[in-house]
Amino acid sequence: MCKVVLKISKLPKKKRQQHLVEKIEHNPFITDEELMKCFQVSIQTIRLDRMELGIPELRERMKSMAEQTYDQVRSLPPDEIIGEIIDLQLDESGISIFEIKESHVFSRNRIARGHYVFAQANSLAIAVIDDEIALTASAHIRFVRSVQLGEKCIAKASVKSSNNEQDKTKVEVNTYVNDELVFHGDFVVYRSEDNGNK
Amino acid sequence: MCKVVLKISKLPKKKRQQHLVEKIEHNPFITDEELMKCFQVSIQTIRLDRMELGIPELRERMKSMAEQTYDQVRSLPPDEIIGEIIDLQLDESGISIFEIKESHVFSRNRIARGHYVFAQANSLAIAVIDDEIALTASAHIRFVRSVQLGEKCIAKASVKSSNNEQDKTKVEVNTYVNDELVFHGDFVVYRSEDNGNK
DNA sequence: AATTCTTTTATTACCAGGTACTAATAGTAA
DNA sequence: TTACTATTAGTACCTGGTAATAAAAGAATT
Repeated sequence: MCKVVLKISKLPKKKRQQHLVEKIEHNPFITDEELMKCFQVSIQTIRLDRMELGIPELRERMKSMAEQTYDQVRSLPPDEIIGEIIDLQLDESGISIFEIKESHVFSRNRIARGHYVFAQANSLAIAVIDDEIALTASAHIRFVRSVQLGEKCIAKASVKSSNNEQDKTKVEVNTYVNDELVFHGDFVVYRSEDNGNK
Repeated sequence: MCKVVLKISKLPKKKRQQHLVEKIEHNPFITDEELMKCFQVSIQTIRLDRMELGIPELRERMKSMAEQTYDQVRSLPPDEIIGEIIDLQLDESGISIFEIKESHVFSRNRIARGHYVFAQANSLAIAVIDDEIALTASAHIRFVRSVQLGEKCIAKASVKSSNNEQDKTKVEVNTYVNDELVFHGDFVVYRSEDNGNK
């Protein structure tokens, strides 16, 4: 938890406060009691330090982090599909929308990082396959033009008949911003009944 | 906060518990006391309900939400490169490491979502280009085998001589888990001095 | 009507992780 | 010695609970 530091002489106030900031930054879930043991000072000293540094108590720290998550969850399901699927005909076609936010762009030029555009298309290609589990096998993709901050990407997927091979399906995804093509991808997706671990 | 419901007769237990779940889902920051006022029952009833439904107390709810945020921040800097670059020879080669965490996999089978593996490769392909700004133009990718939760992906990029065209560079990326190839990608990357907005 | 069972409420003791305030003590500089 | 800063100690109080026990209210069954 807290590195055992041989502490012949206690740190001076300023140093301690510096380290305190770092410690809490590094592990926001630390209690005053744990901090007190780290620095070998009384709990009051820790609290005085927090006061001076304007660091809120553990519960307040957790609360504000939780609020962050909550806001994020509301706006962008972090774990699931990238982009919001607004239409889905299984094994036929699908449409998803994904708006490029601050966190998706290079800060220097506000152009979307390629992998977000890819992720939207990839998620959609997987979602459109009507199978217990589907995995991307390969893809051929082209970034037709760069996507800017604030633009809404509309990805349209259509499943191409899985001709010869039974377990592989071709899915074509085109992504548009205002009817202008920005991304094209040809995906080959595995569909496997047996949970397909290779 | 809590809709004022005319409450001639109190809800039966089952209904109340149903509504309780919804209420907490809709606003995880609600206290038992607020809930008690919503349902016009005693605070003990609310707590019995929470127990039966397996809903943890407010502070625990906040804590686990906060942990989510924190884990996300740690594992996936939303803004930056995906994967940690550990070696980089500009315009020549690069290596990055990326460990597959809970948030990167399908929950059903713990297989990594393709776009994370792609994102690592894509980030590396961009990073290896020694230019003010580089963008992925197109890519041909193959997911050789699925990557499991916990596995460490080592992506190796090598820049292929940008032969004919000045502004496009080919970058080959191979990703390995324990020396086993899991992903291959041929990227074509734009390098543009003039900040290349098309 | 009496009995049993479920549901609800009340009460009390206790907990973590604090805030807020007062006071005492230690160490150091003028 | 005095003055000042830094630290420690102690107490009361807070929120939002858990845990456990008991009593009361309501409904269903015999």
